[in-house]
Amino acid sequence: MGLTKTEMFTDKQNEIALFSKVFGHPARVAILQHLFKIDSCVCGDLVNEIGLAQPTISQHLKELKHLGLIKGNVEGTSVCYCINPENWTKMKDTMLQFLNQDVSNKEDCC
Amino acid sequence: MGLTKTEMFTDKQNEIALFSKVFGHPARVAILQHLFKIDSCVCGDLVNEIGLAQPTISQHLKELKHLGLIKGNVEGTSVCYCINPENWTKMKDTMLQFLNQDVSNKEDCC
DNA sequence: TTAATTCATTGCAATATTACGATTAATATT
DNA sequence: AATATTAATCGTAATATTGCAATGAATTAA
Repeated sequence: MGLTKTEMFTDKQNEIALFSKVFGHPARVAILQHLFKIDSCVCGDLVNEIGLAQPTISQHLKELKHLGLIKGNVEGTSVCYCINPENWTKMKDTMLQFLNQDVSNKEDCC
Repeated sequence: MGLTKTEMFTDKQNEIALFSKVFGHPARVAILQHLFKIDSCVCGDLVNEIGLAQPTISQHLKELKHLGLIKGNVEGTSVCYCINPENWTKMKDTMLQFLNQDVSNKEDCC
């Protein structure tokens, strides 16, 4: 059907899925990596840095902003984007709980 | 267009996106968490555990298997699924590199 | 052999995502 | 004011994803 049944899962599971979903596109991964690499904030150079059209980048930025992973500040005609460190850390904690599940006793199963 | 332009990104960026994409659905998160929780392997109880139809679960398992995160062993009429610990660890390393980017100098930007 | 069980596959409908041209909104420059 | 610059939004086309009923394949039980 194309409609994810979020109501049958826990809040945590849905949260992990939402964060993962936003990382599920290489353009958004690239945007975030670039924002980390460039210490100072970056505006629409992302359009040049990544090879996608301006509306496409703008759309990806919107999703990242919606999840709180980046902040955007208007500076004249351009907009300065950067990582939101608090929310990045919170996201990381959630994801690490999921990724760090104990793998040690899974060796001889199946 | 709906067609992700993977060729304009690095292998690493695409890899991160692929792993993230598979975690981008709560059913797959729930399946993985259940496989971690149940030390011994689990077969089609996943259909009961999670509330989705058998073909749907089967499809999610297929994607997890395709990325190498789980293994499946036929045992009679049922199939036993479990975490693939080696690949899980490899995936974790890749994801951690991405998640652990330094956030410390992002405080006063924008 | 026949029936039952378990799971994969197929086919399809509904919805979501990706990408971009065209346009709009906001500010800056002249 | 008129123009330029930058980025958001709208509209739309192409493709992907999700979910399940129906079916098929493989094994086991009778």
